Amino acid sequence: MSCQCGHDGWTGEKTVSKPKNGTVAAPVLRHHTVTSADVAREAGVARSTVSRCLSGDSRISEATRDRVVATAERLGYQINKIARSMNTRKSDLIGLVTSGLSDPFRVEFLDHLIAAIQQAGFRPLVIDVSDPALMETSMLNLLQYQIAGIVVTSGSPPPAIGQHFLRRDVPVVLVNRAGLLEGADVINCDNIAGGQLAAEILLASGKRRLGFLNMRGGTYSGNARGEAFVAAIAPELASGAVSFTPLSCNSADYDGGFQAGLKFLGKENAPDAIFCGKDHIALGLMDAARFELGLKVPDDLAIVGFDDIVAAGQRAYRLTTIAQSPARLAALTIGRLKQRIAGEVIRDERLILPVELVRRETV
Amino acid sequence: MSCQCGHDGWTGEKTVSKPKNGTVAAPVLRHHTVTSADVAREAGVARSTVSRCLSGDSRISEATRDRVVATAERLGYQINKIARSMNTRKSDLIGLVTSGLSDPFRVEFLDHLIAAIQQAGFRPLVIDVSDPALMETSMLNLLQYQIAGIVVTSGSPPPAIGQHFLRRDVPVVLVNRAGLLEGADVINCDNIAGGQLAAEILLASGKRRLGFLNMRGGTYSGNARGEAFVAAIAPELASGAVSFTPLSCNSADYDGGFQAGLKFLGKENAPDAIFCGKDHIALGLMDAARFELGLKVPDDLAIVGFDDIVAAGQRAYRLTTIAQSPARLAALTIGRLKQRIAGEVIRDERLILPVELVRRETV
DNA sequence: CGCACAAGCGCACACGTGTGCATTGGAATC
DNA sequence: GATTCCAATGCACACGTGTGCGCTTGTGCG
Repeated sequence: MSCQCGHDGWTGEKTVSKPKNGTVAAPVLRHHTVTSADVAREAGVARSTVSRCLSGDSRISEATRDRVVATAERLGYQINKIARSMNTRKSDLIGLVTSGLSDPFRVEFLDHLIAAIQQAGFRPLVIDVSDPALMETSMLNLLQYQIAGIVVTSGSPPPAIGQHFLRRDVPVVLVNRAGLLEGADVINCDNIAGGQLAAEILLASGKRRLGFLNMRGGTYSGNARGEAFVAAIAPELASGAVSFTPLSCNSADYDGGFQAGLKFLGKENAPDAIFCGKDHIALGLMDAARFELGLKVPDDLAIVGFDDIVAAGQRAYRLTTIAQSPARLAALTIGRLKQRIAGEVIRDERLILPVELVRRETV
Repeated sequence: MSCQCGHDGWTGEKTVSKPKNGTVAAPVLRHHTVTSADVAREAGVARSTVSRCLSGDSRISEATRDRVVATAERLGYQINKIARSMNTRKSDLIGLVTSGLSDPFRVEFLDHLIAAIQQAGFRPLVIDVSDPALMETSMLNLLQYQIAGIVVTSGSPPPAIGQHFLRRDVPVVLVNRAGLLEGADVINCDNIAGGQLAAEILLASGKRRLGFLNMRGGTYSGNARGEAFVAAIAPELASGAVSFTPLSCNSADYDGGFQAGLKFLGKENAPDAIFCGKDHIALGLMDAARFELGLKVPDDLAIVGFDDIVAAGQRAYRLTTIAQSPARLAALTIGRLKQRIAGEVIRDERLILPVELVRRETV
């Protein structure tokens, strides 16, 4: 429609193309993408030979291969991966299910993941599921692209959805999610150990009024961390050596932590040691405490975060936190996908990555 | 190879499928994706009718459409967009050229852009060009996916590359880049006005030793901001009322700014008012000044940033800065792409988005 | 010189969809 | 009741690539 001259003119030219002798016909430039047929004609071979040359088939002589490759280069040939996928019924796209880029740790993880995906010869196709109601639809829609695999970094996919991916041999990896999805690999950092480490360092600091701050309603990871924390302080709690208060904020970000600080701190018997479900919350809490309420950190209030995002190490915060490694998370994710895409049959696994206490200046 | 039972079994079943009478044959589940042919057979119509139903062709009766849609739903049919693209020679993918996710402003912009792309019915296909040498190859590789458009948010594409996209009617938008690409739309924030605003507020603050800090070698945006800054202070500079020092750091991020602070500040005659090419640098500079050198901000050192990233507004920084709107940038980008993809012929344009001074506490 | 064998190459089909055009069925008009 | 017309639907081709199978060409040996 937008191209009056394109295809018709060209096929016409093709079927009528008698003038094989004489000067080589000037390449028809008009709107037409160079296909393997063009390369074949130009190099004087069959189209199938072009395909085999470019895919490194061993049955092709080196001379022919060189000639074809050179011709392809000269014509600016770009293989049509859509057509290839049509044939092979698989693309080299990997679906990335996320929800926005406002969570700093997730961004760091995606940064590594995108690099790793590309490094492995695939391409990331991002879908945003900020609206949880659209999760199922969005994930299924990814199947429309014949994706090679899918990584879920946000949201809780409906468990039954896994079958659709299993049936099509599309591997699924859930990262830092609950492992409810049938047939999916699940990779988590060690939330349990993280909660314990946080408990240990806060108990050792001598604080007595402990708290755990996380988003209202919680998330899988956050809840796991909080439960481990509570379990770890259970003896001291039972003996009355310390008290514990669960705290919640309205959003899992800086502002959520900041508002929670204004709300819960500065009162009589307010907690003097708070473990936050994630660093971003901790930073907001810390700023509210220091700048709005005049509390000294860590003297009046000790804070432990989780994730070790870049900002946590900045001089303005120096947050003590539990570090998980986005690089290792990404490497493991893509490694797992590659195995399954290559056809290896491995059983679903629940992988746990170690975490590490990073001592800075907030405890 | 990984599917012994799949295709062969199914086509066999198809060619032999006599049993049209009697009970409806149980759907063959094995490894086989549901195609429009399956829906057609199940609904008792032709495949072309299925296609027309799902694409909203008006020539289809409502009764037929409802039946087909219901059947498709029941079978879990997902259209194969690869096959559709094969036919239409266009996909609904939009290439996003970026380099990592470590630049906070770019992340904010991408966040809005990805949402806008999805909202407009497209899908973002991300490529990372952290290695500038691979820029041309990577951009051309995007053509293999028959993308509908491309947005460049990082790097400097070789000018000649534009022709490849033009020839295939693939619109290109450059965001906050030099406008060197033939046939591309270019969208920039108003770097000139930004530089001027920074100059005005710093001059008005009474500081006398001005500086501009940016990454060594500079970037298109950074240089434009710096030049506008210098031009705006030219009169005072000429009259000797103020001095000016260009400063550079090794990386365009927090650490670059931090290291630059250690290097340039705290000395005799060090600048007492610095305009930074971007907020992220400014935050590092600010922390070095406050926490390492004991300078008071803004008393000993005034700082103006650029971008107004989220962190700049946090209580620990309260950075005075020049704000550009990632949301408007994204909206404009996708709007421009949509027009061109829809076939509208509009002339290349160089769009400038307004910036705004955000007064906080560092001047 | 004739034959066997192997390597290199081309033919033709398949992948799943959109769409121009022919065909069918029914309704309306004379 | 016959004819015309329109709406609804089916047929068949095209999109660009991968690949099994058969054909051609060249080489070595008897």
